[in-house]
Amino acid sequence: MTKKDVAGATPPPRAKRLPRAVRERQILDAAVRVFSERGYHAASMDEVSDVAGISKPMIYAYLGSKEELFAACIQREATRLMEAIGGVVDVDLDPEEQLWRGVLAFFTFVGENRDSWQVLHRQAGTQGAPFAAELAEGRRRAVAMISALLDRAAGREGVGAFAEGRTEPLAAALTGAGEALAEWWLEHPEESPKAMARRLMNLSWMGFGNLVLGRAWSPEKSA
Amino acid sequence: MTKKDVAGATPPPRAKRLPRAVRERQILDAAVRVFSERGYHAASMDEVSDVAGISKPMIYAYLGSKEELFAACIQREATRLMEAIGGVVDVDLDPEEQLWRGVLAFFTFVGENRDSWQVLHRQAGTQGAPFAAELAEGRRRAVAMISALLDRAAGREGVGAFAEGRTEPLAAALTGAGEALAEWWLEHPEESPKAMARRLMNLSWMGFGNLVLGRAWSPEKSA
Amino acid sequence: MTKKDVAGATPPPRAKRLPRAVRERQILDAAVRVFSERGYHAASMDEVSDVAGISKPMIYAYLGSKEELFAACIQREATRLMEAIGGVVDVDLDPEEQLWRGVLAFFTFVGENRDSWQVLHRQAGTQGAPFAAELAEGRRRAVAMISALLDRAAGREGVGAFAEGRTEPLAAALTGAGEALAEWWLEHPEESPKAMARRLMNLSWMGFGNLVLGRAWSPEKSA
Amino acid sequence: MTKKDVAGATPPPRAKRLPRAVRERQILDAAVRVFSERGYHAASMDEVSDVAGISKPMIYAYLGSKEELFAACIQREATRLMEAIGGVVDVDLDPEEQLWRGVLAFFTFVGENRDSWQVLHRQAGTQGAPFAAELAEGRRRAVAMISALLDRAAGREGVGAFAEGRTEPLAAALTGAGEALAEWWLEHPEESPKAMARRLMNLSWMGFGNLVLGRAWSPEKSA
DNA sequence: GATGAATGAGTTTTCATTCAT
DNA sequence: GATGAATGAAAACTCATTCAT
Repeated sequence: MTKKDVAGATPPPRAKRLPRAVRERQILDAAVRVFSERGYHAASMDEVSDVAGISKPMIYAYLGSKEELFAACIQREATRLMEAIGGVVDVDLDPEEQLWRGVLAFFTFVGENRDSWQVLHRQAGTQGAPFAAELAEGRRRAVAMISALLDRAAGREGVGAFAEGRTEPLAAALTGAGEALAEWWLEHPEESPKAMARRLMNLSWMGFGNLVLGRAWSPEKSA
Repeated sequence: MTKKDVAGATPPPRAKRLPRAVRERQILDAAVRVFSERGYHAASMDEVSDVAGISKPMIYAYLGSKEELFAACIQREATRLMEAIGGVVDVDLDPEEQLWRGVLAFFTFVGENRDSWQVLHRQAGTQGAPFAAELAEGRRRAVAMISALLDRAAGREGVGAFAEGRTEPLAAALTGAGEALAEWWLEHPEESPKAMARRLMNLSWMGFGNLVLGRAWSPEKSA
Repeated sequence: MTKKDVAGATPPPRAKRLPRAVRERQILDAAVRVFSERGYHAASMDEVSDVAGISKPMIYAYLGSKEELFAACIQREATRLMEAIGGVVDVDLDPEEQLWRGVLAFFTFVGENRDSWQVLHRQAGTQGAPFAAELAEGRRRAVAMISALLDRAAGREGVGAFAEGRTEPLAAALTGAGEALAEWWLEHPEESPKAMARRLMNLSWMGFGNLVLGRAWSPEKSA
Repeated sequence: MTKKDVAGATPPPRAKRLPRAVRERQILDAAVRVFSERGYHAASMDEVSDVAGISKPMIYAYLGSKEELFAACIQREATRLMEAIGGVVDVDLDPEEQLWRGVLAFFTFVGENRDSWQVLHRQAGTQGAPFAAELAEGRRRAVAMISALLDRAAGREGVGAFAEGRTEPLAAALTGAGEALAEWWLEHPEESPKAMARRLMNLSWMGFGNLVLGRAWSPEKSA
């Protein structure tokens, strides 16, 4: 396992006496970078401290232990992601349109925040019990959003509850498909967020049943 | 981070002087358990050795370094999974039926081999370069299988390539959805493999577009 | 192999929070002691840490790996030895006188720095490639010094190059003889540095050919 | 530290049921190779066993512990060297001629038995107390031989004891010079044993005092 | 006689965490 | 408030040595 530097943005030039909030943000930024690059266990507090340009004792004073620091990262990034998606969804819109917007917002966010996404997707889920709380909370919010959307959609069509009364596992499955596509995207960076979003709509809205008949999904139909 | 034992099956009662093949299997069994429980980094060779009831030097002698041991786990479990699915798929069948059988075999395997699944799903993908080879190979086989299936299905309908010519990201998305459902399943163990498989078919074959109109997927239609 | 402590000088009374430079010196002192006593391989970082009265993490932080630590020892001690000899040699002097001074300085240093000498002589040459650089550099400087001296001597006598044009292997042989005498000295500590130096002059300046005829070397003649 | 194989002579093709004496020789041959290549500590019994083509339990049964095995190597090789030198020295000859023959025999042996020499010179002296016995014994024999030679020479000249009554440290110095030259030879393999021997005679018989005056030693004068 | 199987004990090295300044 | 100095604890890996077959 190579150990090339987590380089990039030069460490903020150790300005002294910054207000606590600023320091905390610097630390979290660095931590997300490092956790994303190395993974939770392989990341060292030393490297976080280096990248942040802030000494370790400060990190411990402000954000607590490594575990707490990681939890804070998850929480912040999950919130950012949820806000990005929540911002484009409008309850008054057509469910299909809403889903499209949400999915597009998701891929846009992932495209612009690789590190955040890596931490949320690859690290948070992998590190066992300690972070279950933060992760579960984030996932719960996401699933609830989609779930509600599906329920409203079904209601609007007069169909009532579908999917054996549980939209929630389907919502989970949708996020899983989204994560897998995002993963695939990493190795095919030439694709646009829109193309990726369309792929997910094809699977999730049309289903293979339609696809194999030549019926694909496109934003134009919905818009 | 708590450190409760990876207990359970009593360690094989230290039978002495067993042939190498047997020991290797015992070691791999233990390693899958421990990696699954703790994750790659947090797992210690000491614990693997304890759980296996075999001293560390033997582990190193037979399976090599921690990295190699992990790779061996991935390879073995991936092969088992692929065989479980490959065993029920029959190329002469209807694609829809094939997908259903494959998906059902998947959830059946996951239900019966939680640890294998955890290692493959949660750990293998997360640990960076060293295991890319093993993982990529496994994933490639899986995706190829689904991809081929979709291609054949489209061909049979006379539609030719669909999904912008790439079935592969869709296959990836399908596995992602499967993984997420398997994950959800862990917290809802009362569900049957069949119910889980039906959920995945609903999403992937029908799509939300149908579901919100009250049209769901069921094995009967297909069988 | 017995494992009696490398005791002796009481470990510096764990003064807390010393500046880095001081700690580094303490560590090197201890390392020279231990490497000298045990040999490179048999020496353990634990023992170095014990003798230095400094925890292992500090050693690694300041001096790097065992290999780097050993290299640092060689370098420091080689430099000290070279300085001890270089300090008494004066290019304007008679070559014979210069050699005498250098040889005397050598035995004086060895007498006062047994450990340094052990590390340089017994360990550095034995441990293969990794330390070739440090050692070769030291040896090169030593041999160059003697070699130059012989060349000047020959030049002064109008003889031009002698010894088949290569003084360098002879210089090496001289150091070898010096090392062997130093070794012998360890078991005959009652001898003075001066007596040892005279022995080496007898061999190297007079040669056995003279010695067997009763012609010996003495500092008076030269001075 | 690289770990390329100690290759070369193919391991004797595991013939079964060989007489003990043969096995012991095979083991010692392998051990000398490995100790020479790796050094005492870095050498592993596993590698000795591999190179010898004999299982470890046999090695322990025949030659005892690693320490004892090493001691046996030293003893055997030291004896071989002493016999090589002793074989050409003839007490009735001129001392100068004797020395020349002995020195030539020494370099001839070293040239033909690099491994033996490495073990004796580089390893034996370096590994601390345990092997002092074997080594000291060997050295004692060598020094005694030279010492006696010098004494006889002095006696023949009617000079009586010289060198402050101790020829023994001078003999030690001579061997040291020889070792250093042998070492230098490793990096200049184009030189012949004879050339090396002449170098040592120049230093030890003539001394620098003569050399700088243009008087060198040559076998012809002596023969 | 000969060996594959087995391990206790130790080695180097790293890391999260905390004082003392 | 901020940090260089310091460490206890653990992890990966190796080795000399010995049984049981």
